[in-house]
Amino acid sequence: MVFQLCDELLLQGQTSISSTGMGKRLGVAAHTLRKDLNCLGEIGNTGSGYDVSRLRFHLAENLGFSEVRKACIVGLGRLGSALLEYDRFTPSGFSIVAGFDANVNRIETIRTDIKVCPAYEMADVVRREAIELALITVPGPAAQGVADALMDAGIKGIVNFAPVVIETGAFDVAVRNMDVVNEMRILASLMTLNPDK
Amino acid sequence: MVFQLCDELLLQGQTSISSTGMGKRLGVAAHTLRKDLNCLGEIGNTGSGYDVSRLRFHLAENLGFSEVRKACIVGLGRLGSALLEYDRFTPSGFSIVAGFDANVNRIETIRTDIKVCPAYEMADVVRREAIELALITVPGPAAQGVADALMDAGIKGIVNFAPVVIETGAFDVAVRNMDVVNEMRILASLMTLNPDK
DNA sequence: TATAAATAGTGAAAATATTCACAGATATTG
DNA sequence: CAATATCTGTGAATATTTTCACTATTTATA
Repeated sequence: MVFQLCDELLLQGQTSISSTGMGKRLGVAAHTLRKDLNCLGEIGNTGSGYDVSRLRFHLAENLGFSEVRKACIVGLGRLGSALLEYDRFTPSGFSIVAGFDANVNRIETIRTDIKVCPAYEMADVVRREAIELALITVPGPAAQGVADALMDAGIKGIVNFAPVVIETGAFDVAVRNMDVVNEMRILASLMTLNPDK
Repeated sequence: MVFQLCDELLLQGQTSISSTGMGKRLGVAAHTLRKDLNCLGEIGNTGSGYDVSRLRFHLAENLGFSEVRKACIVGLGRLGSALLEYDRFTPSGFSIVAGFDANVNRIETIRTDIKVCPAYEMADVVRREAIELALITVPGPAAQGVADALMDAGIKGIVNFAPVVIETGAFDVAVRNMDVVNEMRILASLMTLNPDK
C-alpha cells in the first residue's frame, strides 16, 4: 500500500512526504504508519518526513521486491490469456514464464512470446523452472485440483481467481483470492454493519 | 469466507459441518470461528456442529446479503465490458444497472442488456437510480477523478481495479482494491518474511 | 441404556495491535 | 539568528484479537 503510494508520488514528482501526509492519502493514522515503517530502521527525517525513493528502496529490500520472481498462469480462457498479455508484470519484478491449459486446441491458437504448454506438463515445468507463483484462472470446479498439483510441484504462492476456497492442507503456501463478487460482498457487509448517517 | 464455504458445501451436498471441519478447510483455528460465529447468536448444535443452510442464512441476514444492491461499471474497456457480461452478479444478489465510458464511440458498439451511458451522465444516473456500488475499470490516471465524481453522487462502496490508491477524503466510502500485481507483491513479501524451511 | 466421543459456547489469560504523548531533532520564517 | 512550526521515533497505556481451558450438551456406540 505504502509501496504503491511511493510509485505514485515519484510519478507525480513528489520526493518527500510526512507520515501525516501519507496517512491522509491512505486513510490510515499517522502514528500507525510511523510504527510500521521504523521496522525498516530509522529511515525518516525528523522535520521533513520520509524521502520517497529511499522509503521505496527500503520497502523493496525488506519485502523482497528486488529480486525477480517467476510466475505461471494456469487456465488460458479469456481471463488467463488477457493476463498473458498484461504489461505490468515485468516492470513490477515478476516474470511470467509459462501458461498452461488442459485444452490442447486452445494452446495452439494462442499467440504470445510466453511458453504455453498442455496441463500435463505443468508439474514438470514448474519444478524445472523453479516457478514460485501461480495465477489460477481455471473454472471453479477445477481450481482445487490445479492447486493441489501446483503445491505438489513446489509452488510457494497462489493468486486464485476462481470463486472457491482453496485448501492448502499441510502445504506452506499462501493464497490470495481475487473474486469481484466476494469484494462486493465485503462492501455490502460494511455498509450493513456501519449504516452511518 | 465462511459464506462462500457454505455455498460450496451445499453444492457438494454436505448439510452440516463442525467448527473444526470449517477450520481445516479455511486454514483458520476452530475457536476463532466459534467466537466469530456466535455473534450471530447460538446457531450451532452441540455435538453435531453447524447446519450449513442455517449458518448461511444467518450470515446473509447479518451481513446484508439478503437485499439486492445496485452497482455500476465505470470504464468499458476490455475488463469493464467483460464484467458487463459476467453471470455471477445476479445470483449473488447484485444488480449491474449501468455501464459508463467517456468514449461515446465505444458505447455505441457495446451490445448488452444493461444500460450503457456516456460518462457525463454518470452522476445523474447514479443519483437517480440510487446506485450504491461502483466497479472502477478505467486506466490508472483516470481512476481518482471517477471516484471523486462517484462519491459526490453518493456511492457507498467502490471496487477499484486500477493500480492506484483511491483517496476518499472526508467521504464515508469503502474501497476494495483488485490489482493482481499488488496481490503478487503480498505473496512475495510473505515468502521473504517467512522463508520457512 | 450406559458409556464414550464429539462439539458449541464462553469466561479468563495471553498475545497483538493501536493509540497516545512527548522528547529530541530538523526545518522554516521573519 | 532566534523563535516557531513540523516531524520522527518510541516507551507507555489502551484496546483488540486470539488462544486456552473448561462446562454442558448432543450424538454415536456397544
